[in-house]
Amino acid sequence: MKKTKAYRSEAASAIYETATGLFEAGIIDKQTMREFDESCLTPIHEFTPSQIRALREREQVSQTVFAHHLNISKDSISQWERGEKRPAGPSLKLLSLIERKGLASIA
Amino acid sequence: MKKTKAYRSEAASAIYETATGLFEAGIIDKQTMREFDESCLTPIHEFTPSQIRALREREQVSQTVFAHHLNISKDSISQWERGEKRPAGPSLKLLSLIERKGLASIA
DNA sequence: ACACTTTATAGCACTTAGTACTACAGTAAA
DNA sequence: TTTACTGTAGTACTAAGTGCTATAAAGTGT
Repeated sequence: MKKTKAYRSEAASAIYETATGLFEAGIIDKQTMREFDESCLTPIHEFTPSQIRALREREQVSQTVFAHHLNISKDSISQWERGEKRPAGPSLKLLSLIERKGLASIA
Repeated sequence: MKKTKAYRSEAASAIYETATGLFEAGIIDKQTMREFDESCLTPIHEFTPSQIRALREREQVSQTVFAHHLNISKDSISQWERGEKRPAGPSLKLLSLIERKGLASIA
């Protein structure tokens, strides 16, 4: 935890540096520090088939183009939207990013 | 392709809007337009085990924290770095994003 | 010295996501 | 009419990703 990382907002950055300081001063432990790190990540949740479709339609793209953005096959997108299969780990991360920041953010 | 999307640079945005105009005017076809869209995506390539480890170490995080960022298990990161398994579709997309824009960009 | 935590490797067995392919159908446009 | 884009639906396969346990090195604190 030596390097100061880049944060989106000034506030988040300031809070993080304060926490880092508290850690270095021994006031909070490594465990708490890691939990703090994790709390900074975009929250990830499951997506229903309709939510996935709504997300894609919000971005105005076809299943094929959406698939290209996720680096996945078009068949998979179709399967997600029909509830035949459900997106897993890394796919959920990408969907969450798109939901919060838009398709362009992972372009 | 009705909505104007957000682009990182002014230049890219301008070029894109010009292309959109050409498409709407019927000068370039939908196929060309989609290929243009795809050319805007971050290039994705395979990663060797050492490249993955180097990438993680560049970001100064443990396998566990790295795993949290990718929404994947720590075991998988270890397997990638030892060449026991290789990251697939969506995982490669995330690794490419980290490589080009840093860990914070997918936080 | 001691215990404790973090870090990472290594093996195992298992589940299922993701792929690739085909065929089919509705819509729109040339 | 024909061509292209879109999405559904079926099949079958591969291997990614999970979860578990055990092990060990290195650092931390007491």
